[in-house]
Amino acid sequence: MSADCCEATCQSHPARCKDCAVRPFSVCAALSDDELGELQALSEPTSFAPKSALLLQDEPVQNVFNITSGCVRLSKILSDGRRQVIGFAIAGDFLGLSFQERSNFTAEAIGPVTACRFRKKAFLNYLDAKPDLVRRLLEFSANELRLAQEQLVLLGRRTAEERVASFLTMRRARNSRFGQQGATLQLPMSRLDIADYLGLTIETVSRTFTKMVREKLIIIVPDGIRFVDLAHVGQIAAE
Amino acid sequence: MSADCCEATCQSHPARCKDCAVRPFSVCAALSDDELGELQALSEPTSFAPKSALLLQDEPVQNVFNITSGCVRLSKILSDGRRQVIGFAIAGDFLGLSFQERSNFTAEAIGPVTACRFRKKAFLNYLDAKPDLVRRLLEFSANELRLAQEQLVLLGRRTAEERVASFLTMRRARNSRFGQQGATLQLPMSRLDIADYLGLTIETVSRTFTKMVREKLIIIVPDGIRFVDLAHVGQIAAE
DNA sequence: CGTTGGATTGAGCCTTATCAAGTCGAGTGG
DNA sequence: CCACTCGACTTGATAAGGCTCAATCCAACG
Repeated sequence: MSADCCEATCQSHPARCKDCAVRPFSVCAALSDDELGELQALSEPTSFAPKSALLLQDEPVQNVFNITSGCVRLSKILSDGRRQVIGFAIAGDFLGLSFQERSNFTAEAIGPVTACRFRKKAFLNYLDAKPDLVRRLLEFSANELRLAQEQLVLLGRRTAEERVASFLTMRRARNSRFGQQGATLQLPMSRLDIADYLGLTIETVSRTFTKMVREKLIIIVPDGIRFVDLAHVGQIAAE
Repeated sequence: MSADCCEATCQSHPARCKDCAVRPFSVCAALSDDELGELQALSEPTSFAPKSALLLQDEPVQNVFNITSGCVRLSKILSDGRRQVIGFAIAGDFLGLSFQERSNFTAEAIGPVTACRFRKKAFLNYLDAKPDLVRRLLEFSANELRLAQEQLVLLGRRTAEERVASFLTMRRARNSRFGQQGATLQLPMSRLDIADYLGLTIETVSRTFTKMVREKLIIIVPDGIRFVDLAHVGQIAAE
């Protein structure tokens, strides 16, 4: 009836989710093929245009999503307009799992995004019958918490240069899920998004990139960067 | 055989956990009385002296804990000594649930602390048989994630005064679990702990407290503060 | 009564923010 | 094909919020 949940992430093997490169990282990995079928019956493949919203801060959460392609920006806004980007969700990530009536953040597509949409209520009901899936979600949530705690250290205690270096190496590590391990790192988000993610201004991010170029650590390319001295960037990030 | 898990938090009603003020906030709330008995068989009531460690960053996690009294400081340290406090755990909070081999942070008792200790392995096994408990842990974890995301905004985008005001009101809200709603707020942690939690220095925290006293927002009392103009403090925190 | 550790206060500085101008590339229309 | 606009990014000059370093206060305690 509807398109695949995990399978949709895997353009090259649409027929078999368990062969899909994304499935092991998705919450669906806990499910048997039969269960996957059940879950797919609950899901609706959905596309989002660039800049469209999947979730809006303080608005009721109707749906939960499993991202299948593209990059989603998660952000929180203060009443006076200051913005903090709290994360970027990519294929395999799960959105909307807060058990809160209203969303704590806004989720917006950066470029084109595809996702499996579930009615929140139906999904929660399904969870009651699928302890393995709950367990998997718990592990996913615990991992998200761990990442958020890393980000607390970054925002609370690191310098601008460390933040940028850390951002670049983390993005690289995250992409390694999909075998993208080359020296080129795609950065679909804008400088402003990066600044708001790192608790800096756009000017400081720009200056720091420029500095890293001058020091021959990276090269700036269209929509991304190339690592020239990955080890050194990693060293700055690690500190 | 062992003392109670949730009941231990409730000095006044040691016999019945379901009458206990803490249980509804603890992961144990999902369990029947029978199950609670089973869980207690897995647990060991443990006391920690001030400044002793429950978990050490980068060390293997042998135990998980359900805090029953006292205040535990969770912190991460960079190689050069910079420290970020990522949270304070109090009665009802659950520690060590990261599914990682090694702990991502250090957990230290601030004053005397009591907790239910579980062997991690035994606890994880028990989880497999208790989906309701897993579900409860998922909700707990999702809530922790939400709090961490709030903290990201605080660290990334708020001023020193907003951070301190926010800290005070959040502490107050957290204590409200236990009916502590008066104008006096106990602060068991040191100024240095507060500074490392808020991404500031001890001097800035001290100066900000002093400023708030001058402006008649709070009064500093031994081991805590008293709110004089709670509404105004809340307003600064909300912004 | 001296010591000790936590907290406060002060002076000066530094990193990053702010404000402002300029560059670059893509898209648009005459 | 070129002038124009627009948005994203970069660069420069200056300002400020919070940090660093240092002195002092204060209460607890031997």
